[in-house]
Amino acid sequence: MSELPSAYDPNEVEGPIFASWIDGGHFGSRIVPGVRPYSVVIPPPNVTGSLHMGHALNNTIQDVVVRRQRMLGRPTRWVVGTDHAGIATQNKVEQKLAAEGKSRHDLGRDAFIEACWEWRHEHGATIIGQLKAMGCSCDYSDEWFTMDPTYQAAVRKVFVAWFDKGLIYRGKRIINWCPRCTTALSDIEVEHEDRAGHLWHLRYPLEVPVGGVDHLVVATTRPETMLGDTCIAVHPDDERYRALVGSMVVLPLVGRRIPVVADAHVDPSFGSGAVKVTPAHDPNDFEISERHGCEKINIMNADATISVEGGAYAGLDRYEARERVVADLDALGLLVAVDDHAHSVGQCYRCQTVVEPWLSDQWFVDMRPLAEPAIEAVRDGRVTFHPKRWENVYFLWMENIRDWCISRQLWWGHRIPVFYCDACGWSGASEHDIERCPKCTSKAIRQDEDVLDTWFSSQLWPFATLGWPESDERLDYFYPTNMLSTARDILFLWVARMIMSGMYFNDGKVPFDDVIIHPTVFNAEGRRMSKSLGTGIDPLELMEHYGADGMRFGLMLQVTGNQDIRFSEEKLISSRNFSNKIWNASRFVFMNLDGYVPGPPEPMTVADRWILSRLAGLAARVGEGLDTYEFGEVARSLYDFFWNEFCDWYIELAKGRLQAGGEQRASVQRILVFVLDQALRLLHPMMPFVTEGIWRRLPLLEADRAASLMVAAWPDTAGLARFTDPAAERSVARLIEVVGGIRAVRSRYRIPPKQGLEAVFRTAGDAEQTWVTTEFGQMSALAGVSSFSAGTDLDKPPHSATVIASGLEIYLPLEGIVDFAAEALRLGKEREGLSADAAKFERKLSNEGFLAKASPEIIEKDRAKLAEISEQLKLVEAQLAELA
RNA sequence: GGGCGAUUAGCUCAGGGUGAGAGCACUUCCUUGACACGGAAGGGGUCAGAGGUUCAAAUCCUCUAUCGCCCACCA
Repeated sequence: MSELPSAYDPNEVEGPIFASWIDGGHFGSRIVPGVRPYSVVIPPPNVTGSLHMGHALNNTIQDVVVRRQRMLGRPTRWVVGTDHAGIATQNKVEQKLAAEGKSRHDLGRDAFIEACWEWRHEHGATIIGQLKAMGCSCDYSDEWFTMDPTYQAAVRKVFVAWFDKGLIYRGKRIINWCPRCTTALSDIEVEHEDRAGHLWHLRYPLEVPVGGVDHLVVATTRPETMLGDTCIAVHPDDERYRALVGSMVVLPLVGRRIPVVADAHVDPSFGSGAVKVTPAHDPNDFEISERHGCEKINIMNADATISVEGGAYAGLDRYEARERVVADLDALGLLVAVDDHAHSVGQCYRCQTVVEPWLSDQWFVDMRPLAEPAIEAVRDGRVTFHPKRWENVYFLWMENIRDWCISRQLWWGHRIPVFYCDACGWSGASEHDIERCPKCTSKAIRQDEDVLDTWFSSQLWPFATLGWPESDERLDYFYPTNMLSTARDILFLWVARMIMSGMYFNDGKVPFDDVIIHPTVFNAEGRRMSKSLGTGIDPLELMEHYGADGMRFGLMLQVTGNQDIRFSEEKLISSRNFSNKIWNASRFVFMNLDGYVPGPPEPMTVADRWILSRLAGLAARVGEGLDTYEFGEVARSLYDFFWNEFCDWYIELAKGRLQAGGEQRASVQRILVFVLDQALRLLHPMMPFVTEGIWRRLPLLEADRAASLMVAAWPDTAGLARFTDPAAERSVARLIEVVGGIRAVRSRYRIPPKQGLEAVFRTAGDAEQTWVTTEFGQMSALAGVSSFSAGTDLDKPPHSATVIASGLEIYLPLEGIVDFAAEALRLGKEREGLSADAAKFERKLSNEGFLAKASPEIIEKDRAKLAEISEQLKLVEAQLAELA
């Protein structure tokens, strides 16, 4: 029946099984009218990316949920695809060009975009192939890319809709500028990090002294920005400066006359209480300048060199300029002091370059009107986060949401669909390209140069991948999706925005019901996994060593409500071993199926009733755990049941009955096949390959068969509940304890496995006596007991070991098995040695001189040693007593 | 400044009011016809600290310490 090798080899098994799934068409999504579907969209990985541990975890979670729903009989749709990843992809392609000594400007916009598409075609399939290696059951026949033509249409539709509603506007504002990527970033694309820096105190002379005061001192962390100062602000209630408000300061190095203004934003207790205001390079200063009508002078170029507005410093890099400005002020005697000062520095989330707050013309989305219904949807439970505590994080951000800067000064991406007529000055947004001005019919029409933030298109993923804005039956059937699983770092960047846009464009229907925020995978040292730091672990390598199932299950074991995972490869080792255990337990069943006739399970023994009852409990726990996304608990339940109950006890018990033949054999075969079948179904979502590889060979009743385990029926929890049998569970728990106690005696006396033992049970009454003779009889072989007797009046035979288990007293006569003379002699000598040692330490520890003068560590060490010796002594004495 | 998470065996972590658990590591024994990626038996923990609630606290509450993460217009 079976020529299965004795070790499970994932590399041998996985490929053909995956191919068979594809060939069987089991991944495809079908619309089955009247049947409730289950749909999930994958968080689209960057097209430049390759699989990392975060993907491995996230996609295992999704696959577990999707496979289980598929087995429940629901039409499933797991959307797969990649994100065009504007900045990341543009950077990659620019790097490639740089290696050839070229820049994107050498190519020009069209050729550069062409090069990006080439990159996408060359590398875009990498990560999809890796998902396949993991066994992910996505619908690969319907792969999406966030720059597909239909997707582009969706993006334009959204832009124009919001533009027409006035929700998208253009404005000159302070934004975060990455001088290396030379683009604007949104607030949440900036990573803040505290850095050691300085606070420079600068003296600014007054044009005309006021009441004997001829200068002000201001403090700054970025002295080079003083070139763009256009006023000085003090708090209106600050007595020290009240008289100076309205007077003029002459800006050093520049010579500009700038006013002193009073503004409540200023904290009088910080620094000198007077603030230099640089409206074009600081958001707060911008606000102050707006309130007081001060000039806004941009002193920086796009590459963070000083602009012509910086006069003598023009052309210098921002850090060179800082040094020069400080040195020049110092030379003029205007540098009052320099303090050490740690402050937060913003960095580009794509290239880690320090960003500049920079005044420029950008496109924004007015988020407040969009946020309100999205807050309400979470508040009233239409969208539920798991774990729930993330909802507070969501609320906090959403309730304080700020306008979203969506324009990027890049070439790769969705070009902003706004057109300008140079002839008549008309401008407007359009879903389709415009050749002629709709107002003056001039052909002097040009499109906005900027592209949209990648996340602007990503936010449409749940419905754009269903064919929106075209009316599409898929949209009606599969939207809203059921679950979204993702890492916490894109909660704002992506999840919140999907809820907002999903509701806006789908009649208020939320894009998904449940949001799983899974733990972040850190390395063993607790540090972020990063390819560039060399602290990453490659999932593909893990799969080579442990199999896809080993990696998947190992990850699932580590998913708890915790927010971090310190990745533990040991869990993968146990999971790989678990695959092997499943494989071999199945081999055992196959090897014992000669003459098997399929049939429903009919329990004959307490062990049968026990394993079926345990199976019923397992199915209930697994179902419930998957419903509440408690993957770690589900994995542990599966592991414990299969290994510690089914393999360690049921299979061991089955061996004798398989040997016995006849009705016993037929019965146990059916239970074995039934339990294995059901267990494989429960295990399949987490370990799809090994379970599928075995399941197909199981000789099942016609009604239980399916083309593949992945489309076989999920165990019927309610139906299995009929096997629930607390009495059998209690009985077997007691048997396990009794057998364990007897085994412990065997182990203690080194009784060889083949040496049978006699067991004498002293029982408290008839019920117990019956239990021993009927139930223990079935298990006696597991304890190596060859004969046993039970009675209320049986005495302890001489030279017996005693086992006390579950209220039973069991004597094991060891006469003729253990050489008592020799054993007693050995133990006697051991006792003498131990006693002498103990006495020595006791003397030492009662010597007051020693206690007073020896170091505490030594005393502690000796005490511990004494305790250890006393313990050993007790054990030896107990053994001597047993032998007496 | 605000919020969240963590602190349990040598290591990595579950658990979450009434018997302190797993995997790995360690010790001893076992190549027995499923599996040495295995089996059996063991050793090992004041559950971060201090208070409180309770018949009962590792578990609930308060505070403290340490570590980590997120948010915030920290000139």
